Amino acid sequence: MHYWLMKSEPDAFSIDDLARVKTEPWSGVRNYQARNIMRDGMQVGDGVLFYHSSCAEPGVVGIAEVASSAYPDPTQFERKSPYFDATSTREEPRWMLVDVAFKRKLARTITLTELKQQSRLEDFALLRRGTRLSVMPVSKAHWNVILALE
DNA sequence: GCCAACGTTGGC
DNA sequence: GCCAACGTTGGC
Repeated sequence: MHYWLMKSEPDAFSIDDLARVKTEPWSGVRNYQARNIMRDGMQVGDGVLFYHSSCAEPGVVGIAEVASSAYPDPTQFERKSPYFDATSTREEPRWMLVDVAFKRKLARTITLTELKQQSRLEDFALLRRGTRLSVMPVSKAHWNVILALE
């Protein structure tokens, strides 16, 4: 069992959206490191911190879980999609995704500001300068520290 | 293989 | 909207 954090802009797809649809294919990731994490790291049942970014109150807003192993992101083949990638083929798909399933919404948002105040989260990737990955690993210790704030 | 230019992310 | 940081692209 491993733990992860996945960012989403709430204007595009929020924790409430995930609660409504229950399971969502995490399409649109076009960063090799993030792809590798989904493809090689994630396993069904892993825990996911759902994080709202680029919004009024950035922070962890809910818990989800990995609901599939990695498979090709269909949007890379859709000509009209903003995620279309003409250099990818069905024989050798470049971009992968996993399904993410809703578990629960937190009682309140654990804000980025709060996370920064935790000395025990000093080496958490989210808080390190220049880390812009939309998908990143979370250690069990960090997972526990973060959720204890709720 | 270098590196400048450009695009994207994401907090503020 | 600004800007720092980083990734990608493409000319050479």
